[in-house]
Formats: sequence, structure tokens, C-alpha cells
Amino acid sequence: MRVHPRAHRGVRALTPSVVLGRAGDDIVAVARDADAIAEGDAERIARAGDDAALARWVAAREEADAPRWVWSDTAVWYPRLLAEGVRVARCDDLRLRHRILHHAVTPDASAHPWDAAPAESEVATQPALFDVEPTRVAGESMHDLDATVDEARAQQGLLARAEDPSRMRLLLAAESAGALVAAEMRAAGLPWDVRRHDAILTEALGPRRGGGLPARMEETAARVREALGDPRVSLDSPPRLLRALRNAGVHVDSTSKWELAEHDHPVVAPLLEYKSMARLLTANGWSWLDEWVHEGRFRPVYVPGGVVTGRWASSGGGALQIPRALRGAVRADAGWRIVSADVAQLEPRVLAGMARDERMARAAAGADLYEGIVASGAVATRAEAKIAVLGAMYGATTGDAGRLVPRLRKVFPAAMALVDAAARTGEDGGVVRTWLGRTSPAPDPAWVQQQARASGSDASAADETRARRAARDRGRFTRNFVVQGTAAEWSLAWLADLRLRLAALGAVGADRSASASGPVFSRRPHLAFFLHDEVLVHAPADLADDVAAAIRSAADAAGRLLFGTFPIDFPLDVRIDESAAK
DNA sequence: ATTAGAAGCGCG
DNA sequence: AAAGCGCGCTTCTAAT
Repeated sequence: MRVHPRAHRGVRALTPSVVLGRAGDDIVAVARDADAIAEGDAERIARAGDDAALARWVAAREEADAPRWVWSDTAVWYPRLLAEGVRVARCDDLRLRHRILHHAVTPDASAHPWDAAPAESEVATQPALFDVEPTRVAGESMHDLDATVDEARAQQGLLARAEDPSRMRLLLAAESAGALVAAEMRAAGLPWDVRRHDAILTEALGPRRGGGLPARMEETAARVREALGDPRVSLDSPPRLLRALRNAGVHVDSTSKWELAEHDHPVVAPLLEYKSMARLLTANGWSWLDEWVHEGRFRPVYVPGGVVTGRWASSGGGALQIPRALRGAVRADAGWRIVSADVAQLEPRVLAGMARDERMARAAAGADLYEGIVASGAVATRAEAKIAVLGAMYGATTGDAGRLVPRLRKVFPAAMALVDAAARTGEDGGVVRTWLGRTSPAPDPAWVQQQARASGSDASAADETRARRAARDRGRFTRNFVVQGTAAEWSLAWLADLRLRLAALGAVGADRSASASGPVFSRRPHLAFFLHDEVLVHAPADLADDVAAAIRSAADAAGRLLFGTFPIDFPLDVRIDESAAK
């Protein structure tokens, strides 16, 4: 038994559950203990649509015994509570749990109503959902109490059939906690300084002008056209730009920046500059600012579990792709601080933990795993170590990485055996699992058919080549899946633990209800941003040190939760500042 | 006229 | 250098 047992021992037995659901025009609740779901005693809470009444009832119950709230979809239920100033400690998000459980226990399962796409519903269908008027929108019945109770019961059965139910329980709890965090972060928002963003844009692109491009960008475009000897060519159309480049004697096969950078021609420098400006303007320019930042807050839609590996995705606002240059626009409110933290080399550390690779864990025992690998003698430089490690986890076969990975195989055989085995399983059409049991998707039927055709007696050489390439592609995916997915689990555990620690720090100071962070978070430290291996917490200045300590404690707890006493460090770079700029 | 896909680039 | 994984978004282009 490798999973540290303390994390959940006793908790579920002691924490009561309350199932929320809709019944006709009402929102109703039914109590549920750990092993049985009470029937026939549903309590009416509020008319559907009466969020204030719903929130009052939930708040009272939360105050009384802080039950685990069991509901269909956090993205549908929780924003309404947060808007009314009510936060909950724990929930079971049945939609997210369903996806994990079904794929884990019956990987080939066909579509099921609970496999519904993640709730864009938060914005799109939510008003309809709790309207008093009955709606006939497909899939909404999943929010009914009956359906919710049925699903909760079915999930108990699936959980019992999981390969390792205790680990699976941890994963499900972490996934649900992540859903709470996502809703809370959207409610609170990321403090964003519009004037600073504007200054960054003006600095990079030149002053904004009424009709056309910003001034400096226009000048740069003119220099590009000058160097191309083509005064009218569109720089934003790759095919036309490619033709112009070739006419000017730059023999490239694409207009991508890495290919351009290989050529020594007067057009290269201004063109690369133009591309970077164009990117900034179109992706995060003034119109992005107008659309996504209101009252000093950036509120992206996070999509927990949106990536097959368990990473979060985002929808709208490009939350997960904010360029580094703009991080200076993340700005704490007056009297507050941004506490930022990121994990150094999370994925290889997680790999060392999964594989119980003690030599790799030793190499990871400083702040910099790559230097540790150099010290192990596997490679000569830090740069080589990085290339080798990334190559090992991504399945590189050529170039420097292809050359360096075999050296890692000699020095860290256990870690390499784990990813190599995952790759073989994928190539053979199998599914792989993360440390806590998230299962990779089964190969799609076309892939299976392609492999079968290639091994038939009438297969052509081309069939075989194509099939082999597809098999290797899938092997690289499953190789990376176990590592990326387990890293996502570590991060979820970190977030979940941190969230509760921050709540325990409590509200501070005078009433700051004027804050744009909303009724729940205007007076207390709160998670404001999360990106795979990095968090930003917005905290009152006098709590910033406590928050930094909480972030570190939560990382330690996450490491123990996944890997128990195995000696693998997860060192953090923690900063307390008025902005998130590095 | 709308839409699906590719190119390109930002993030981890 | 951009090789090897996972994403989202904008723009342009080709297909419907």
C-alpha cells in the first residue's frame, strides 16, 4: 500500500452527505450517509430560480455540519451559491466523477448521458436550468434529484470495481475539489490592472491609433515590405507572405518563426518582430482587454478535467495562454499582495515517485532536478539534462534528445522502465492509468482497424508503415499520459489542500466589500489563478506570509498524499509581490 | 454565407 | 535549433 492512508481515513465516515437536485419546480435535498441513500424524505429547499433561498439553506447547513454536497455539476450549482456569498467546503461533482469512473472501470463504454460535455452551461444554459418554467433542454434531467441519487448510487458500485478503490477515492475527491476551486476562481477573478496592460501594449506596439495598426507595428510592417521589395504584400496571409519571401530570395517552406530564424536576410529581423507584435495584438490586445477584464478582474472559464490527462482546460479568454509579457498586468488591490508559487520540474519528480526510482529521487533532491542529473553523471550539462528528461517523457527518438535519452535509461532504469512500458502498452492498443487511476482513452476504432489491416497477409508496405507510425504516435501519447496525468493529480491535491488552508486563515481587516472579488472573497485570501504547476493567491498584505507558508505546506501534503514516505521533493519558487511579473 | 481545418504561436 | 506530449485562440483559406 503506497498511498498514504491518513488523507481519507475516517473522513468519509464522519462527513454526512446531502444530495441536491431539482424536482419539478423545486430544488430539493436528501440526506445520505456513507453507504446508503435515504429515500422518500427529500426536503424542499426553494423554488427553482430562487437562488437566495437556496443559498440561505445551504449556508445554514454548511454552518451546522459542513456536509459533502452531492450534486450533478459544480459549474451549474456552485456559481449561484457564490454569487449569494456562500461557499462550501466539500462536494461530489457527479459529472466529473462519472467520466473518471466510467473510463476506469469500463474503458470501452459507449456514450452515456452523464458523459455530457463540460458545462458551458455555466453561462449558456444556467438561466434556463433553474427557471421556474420547466425546460426541455436535452440532458437537463441529469440535474433532477432522482437522476442524481441514481447516479450517486451507481458510482458507489463503479468505485468498488476500480482497480484500487482507495486511490480512486482520492482522485475523485481531488477532482471535485478542483471543480470548487475553478468556480471560486472565476467568481473572485484575477486582479488585472487595465492601465498597466495598456502601457505594456503601447510600449510593445506603439500608440493605439483609430483605424489601422498601432504606430510602431505599422512602421515595422513597412520595414518588412521594404526588405521584401513588395510594398503591398499582406503579412497576415501565410501563403502570400511565403510567396513574397521566396521572391525576395528567402527559401523557406513555411513562414514559421523557427524556420525564418535560420536565414540570414534583412527581412528576418523585422518580420519576426512584426509576428510577435501581431500575436500580442490579436491574442491579448485592447479588444481582449475590453472583452475579458471588467472592474479590474479577469474572469476566465476554467474547465476542470478538460484535458484527457486530467489537466484543466479553459474556454474563453485564453486563460492558460496568457503571455509572460503580460503578467505585469496582474496587480494586487491596494493593501493586498500576489503570492505566486510554481513547482520546479513537476513531471520528472512525479515520475521518480511513481517508479520508486531512488536514484532519480536523489537527483531531484535539490531545487534543480536538472543539475542533480548532471551530478549523477548521466549527462554533462544542465541543458542536456533538460533535453534528455523532456525527451524521455515525450518519447523523442531523433536529434539530441534521441541521443541523450538512452543515457538516462542507464542511470534511472526504474523511471525509464515505467514510461517505456506505458509507451509499449499504447502501441499495442491498450489503456494506461495514472498513479491514482485516471485511465487513458481506448484507441479509436479506426486506429484498431488500421493496425489489424497492417498485420494481415495482404497488407502493403505502405499499410505497415502507416500503421507503425500510428502505433508510435499512440505510444508517445500513453507514455506522456501517465506522467502528465499524475502531475495533474499532484497539482489537484495541492490545490485542494491549499484551498482549505486558505479558508482556515479566515477573513481579515475591516469590511472590504467594495473589492471586485465578490461577496465571498473580498476579505480573505483566495486562489486567483492556476496553471498546471503554478498558483497565484490574492491575499491581504498582512496575511501574505501565512499564505506563502500555506502554499508550501499544501505542496508537502500533496507529495505525501500521493507518494507517502517515498523521499521525493516538490520544491516551490514562492514570491510575494504587488504583481505577478517575474 | 457559413463552417471546418490548417497554420501559427502562446502556455505548461 | 525544435525534436518528443497536452491544450486554446486568431486568422486565413478551402470546402460546403
